[in-house]
Amino acid sequence: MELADTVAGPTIYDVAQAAGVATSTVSRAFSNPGRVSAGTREHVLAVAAELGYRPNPHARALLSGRHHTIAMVVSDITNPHYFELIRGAEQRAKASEYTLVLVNAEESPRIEYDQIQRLISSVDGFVLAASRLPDENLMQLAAQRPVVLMNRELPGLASVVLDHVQGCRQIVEHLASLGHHRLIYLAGPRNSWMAKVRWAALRTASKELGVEARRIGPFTPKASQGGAAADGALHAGATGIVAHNDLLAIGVAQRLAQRSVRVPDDISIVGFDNIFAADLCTPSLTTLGGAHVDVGRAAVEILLDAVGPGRPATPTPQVVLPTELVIRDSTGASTKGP
Amino acid sequence: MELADTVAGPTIYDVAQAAGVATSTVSRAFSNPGRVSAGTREHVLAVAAELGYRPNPHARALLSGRHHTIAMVVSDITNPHYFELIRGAEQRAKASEYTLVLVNAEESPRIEYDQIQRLISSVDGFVLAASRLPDENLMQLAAQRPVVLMNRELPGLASVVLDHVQGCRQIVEHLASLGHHRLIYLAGPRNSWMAKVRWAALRTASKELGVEARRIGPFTPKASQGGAAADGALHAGATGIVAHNDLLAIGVAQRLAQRSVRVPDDISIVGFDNIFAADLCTPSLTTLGGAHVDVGRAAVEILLDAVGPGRPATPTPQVVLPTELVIRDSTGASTKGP
DNA sequence: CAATCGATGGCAATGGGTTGCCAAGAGTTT
DNA sequence: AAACTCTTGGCAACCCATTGCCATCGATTG
Repeated sequence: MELADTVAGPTIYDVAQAAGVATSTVSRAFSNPGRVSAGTREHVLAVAAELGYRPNPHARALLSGRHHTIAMVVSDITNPHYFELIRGAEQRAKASEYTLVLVNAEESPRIEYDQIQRLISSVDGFVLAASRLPDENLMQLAAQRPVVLMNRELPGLASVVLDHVQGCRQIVEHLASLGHHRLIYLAGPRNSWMAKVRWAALRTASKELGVEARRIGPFTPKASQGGAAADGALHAGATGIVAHNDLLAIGVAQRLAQRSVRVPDDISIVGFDNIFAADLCTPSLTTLGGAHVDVGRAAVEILLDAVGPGRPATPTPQVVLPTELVIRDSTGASTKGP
Repeated sequence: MELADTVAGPTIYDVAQAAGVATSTVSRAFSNPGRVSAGTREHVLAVAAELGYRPNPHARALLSGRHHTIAMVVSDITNPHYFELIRGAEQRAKASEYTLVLVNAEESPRIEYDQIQRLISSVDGFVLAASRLPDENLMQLAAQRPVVLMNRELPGLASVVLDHVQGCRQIVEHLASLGHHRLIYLAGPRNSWMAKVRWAALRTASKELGVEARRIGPFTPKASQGGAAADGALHAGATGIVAHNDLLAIGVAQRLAQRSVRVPDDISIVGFDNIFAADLCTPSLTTLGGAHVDVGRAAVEILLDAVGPGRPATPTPQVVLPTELVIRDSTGASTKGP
């Protein structure tokens, strides 16, 4: 090591010396005001301010074990939908002066696991967005650090999800009311909890409403995969397509346009997430949205509750936020009879 | 403090005891392989692996002053354009096993400044995306920690930007070749370096090409501001609109559609950033893009070079990456004569 | 006036890992 | 066999802040 490029700030010792007191007094002036007289405290703070002293968070963390830092792991940062989650999480963390570390798992359970292991001793807890890890890994992680899941549920772990059971029912009702009797779900990744839940909910709702529902996939939920998904859906002869997310739905719509299939005249499409672009594409996309910012915010809030001093009110709350079906131009009356 | 929720992992002392060596030997087995025999080293590593030992990065940082962490500050995380920067930055940081801390400044210099101050003793350096801070603050910060700017230049500081001079020239050439002689620039935020550069470049290019260029604004670069911007542009009688970014451009297009102004027949629109939605909106948006992922990546790379051991090759490189004008349906031949 | 008490400040250990310096042992040279 | 070098491992200080425990001092009380 040649020269430290980083300017080391004044330490508690410098302040103590300048103020003519012991280091412990300086420390207490900051963190335990009751233990030091008002006059001394004021004097110490004045000297500290003059020297530009800032407590070293690492030294503090070393002893206390709390880093005032949480990690957020997202399974795919390229999906605009996660932006909202990130935004909400960042906002909430900042409000409590917590530092938010962002990690992209690139849809790989392996990367997700490695990154978590790498951070486990540096952060107070984790929020995992659409984790692709198997249940066992999550439980094991939760035994070491507080964990809050977003868009995934697991008994015993805290989570925040949108109400997809209700939401999927709305989708099916919407399509059924338009005369669609053959739905197809373009499934998301195999290890996506969300994909399982959506399919189960769509299936149940379909059965109850007397609609035929099938599933194909899995598809990587990106616009680029829309081609294959669209062709599969056409081949299956469905008139109502429910895509795993908006990106996939947009890709499907593009492919259908290429093949001169009219949306919504020939086929209706529904997506999930209500991303920014859903309102801008042509035709604009009917999609199941929800307050994703609130999901991010709520997840961090629960986590802060768990990592903070004192026991949390509920150890592992499972929050379910409402969805809203945003009806746009990609869905319309079916022209094919049953 | 009642009970530590966090399970403390094994320390170097545990490993030393289990392996029957001194703590210093364990430390060196990891960080200074040359100083310990191959056999001992192997043995220590085996024992460490068995115990699941992971070095505590904070304890390490305490002595070395390097935290293996960098902070990325973005001026507005809601802008999809920054996603690409974030993605590139995250990717590059992860590749070098650096932790990336994400902070959203919410377009507020005040928040930006406070957050930086809060993090300054926890991170090795900063990448600032479209910083809204005044030059003096940036210089002052750079004196304390390595800093790399994205989408902003400042003499003496490292930076990565897209070549907007060239890009703006392309825009003007494109519009001029379509017969537009009256351009208007819908300016971005007052303290945005980018807005200054774009206007200067547009103006210069316009002068050289014999096109009239005017500017109105500033506008907050969001779709919601498109209404006011569009009305202003119409009032100014321009046939070519250059919006500060795609979001604003999309908002403008929506407003023009409302007012039954045809795009591109009556008015052409050009945006900046080539965000995901630019290709999906109607009409699709002509925009000045570029490899934003590479901007993020390059910025982090330069920063890592600066925070890492040894002197960086160039102390403050100023990287300029090429832009590309993506021509879509929002620009067309002017129907109005000069 | 002595005994007690509360308020205040200091000493020193602690947390986990790194590193300069010294010592012991192995191997080499004459 | 003695003197020497080289390799390897251990001791202890250090990074910075926190905190349990003790000492001191003035003030209150019997």
